[in-house]
Amino acid sequence: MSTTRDEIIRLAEELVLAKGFNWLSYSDISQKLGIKNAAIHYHFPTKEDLGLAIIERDRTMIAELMASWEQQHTDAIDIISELFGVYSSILQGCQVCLIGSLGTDMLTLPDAMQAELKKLVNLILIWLKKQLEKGRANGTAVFEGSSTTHAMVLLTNMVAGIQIARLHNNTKEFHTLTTHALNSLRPKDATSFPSSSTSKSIRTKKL
Amino acid sequence: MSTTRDEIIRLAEELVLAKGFNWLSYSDISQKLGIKNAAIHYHFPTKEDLGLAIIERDRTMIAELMASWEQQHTDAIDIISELFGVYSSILQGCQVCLIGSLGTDMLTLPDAMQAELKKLVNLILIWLKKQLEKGRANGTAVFEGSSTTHAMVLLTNMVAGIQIARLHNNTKEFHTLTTHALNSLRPKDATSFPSSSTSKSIRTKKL
DNA sequence: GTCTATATCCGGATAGAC
DNA sequence: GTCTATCCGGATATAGAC
Repeated sequence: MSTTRDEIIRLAEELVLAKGFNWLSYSDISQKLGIKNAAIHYHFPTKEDLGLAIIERDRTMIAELMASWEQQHTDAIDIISELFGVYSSILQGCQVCLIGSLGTDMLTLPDAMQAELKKLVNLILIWLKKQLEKGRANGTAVFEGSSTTHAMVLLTNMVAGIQIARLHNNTKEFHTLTTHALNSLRPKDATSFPSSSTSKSIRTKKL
Repeated sequence: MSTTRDEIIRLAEELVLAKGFNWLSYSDISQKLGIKNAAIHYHFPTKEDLGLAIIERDRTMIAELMASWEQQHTDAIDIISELFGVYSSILQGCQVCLIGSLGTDMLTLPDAMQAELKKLVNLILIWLKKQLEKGRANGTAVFEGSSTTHAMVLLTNMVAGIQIARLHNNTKEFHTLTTHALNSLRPKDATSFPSSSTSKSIRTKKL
């Protein structure tokens, strides 16, 4: 019901991805929403409550997206490319991802937030691992080593890639990195490199 | 001369790597150093001055290390492994690297600090690129694509790998990741995988 | 559910004595 | 070069009226 609550979470997340959780202030939110500080405290008594809501919302949204991608694609590279697209759109908003943002501030976060963050990381890692294994099974992905390790490789490419590309104010740098990561996964057939779904168009959907 | 100044920078960096620049306070430093708040302001009038000193010190130290590594090794994998070792020791102190720490808070930093941070990133990227190209030339490293892109791959592995491994409180996870990255670079001779310098011992030197 | 008002605390920073 | 004392702003959070 109360769309105010949702608006608060949405805006708060935006600010966290841009400037970090410890920089986020109740005043930032209330001013942009045209409400007062105390109104936020009604919905989220403490900042920890707000932080938890942000992570949980993020996890719910990404889980839904992942499920839909699995229905739309069979090629592992196409599926993983969708996740890269989400990161790409975050970068275009001059933000970094929630994992990176909260990850560096981790030791300053309440225990409950740390636990939620771990859940988010594991959701993505396990999903990536699953896609890699499916791809290896159906011949749409080729990689050395364990799927667990390669999932970490892909995740670190995204998490830090977005941080460094934002620093350089260079979205192309991120695109080159992710394209390389996907090409490395691509089976080397006779129909060589510039294959079907190499450079996907940039997504506009926000994570 | 004044060792106080150096102590301040050292401790401040320690706190930044652990908890982020915006969390760092003059009180944190002064208490642990047994001095007063105003004493720090004498050496570093503003927090920006202190932040700049931290980044510059980091850049100087890493540049010195890089130069010495190049003298000690000819094998590209051995050289890059040294850098991984530095990151490994940071992780063991339950910290993340300066690039990741300041990278996520970038938009909250003064312009001068952003510029210094970019210099640090480029120092490492260019150095990695150089080692990769030397390795490709002398046959000690094999990789697909451009050296620029692969340097980014290695850097993102380090920067985000340390963040995620700290979150999981699992240094082995980082070690697995970096070992995989080095193995991917290794030329596939007849003398197959478990070759000479695969898993280097963990370094104790702090970055 | 949102407001006004206020409490409390802590941040960075400065002035001037020593 | 370090101290004491102080200023000012902004942060989270609470109480109670509407």
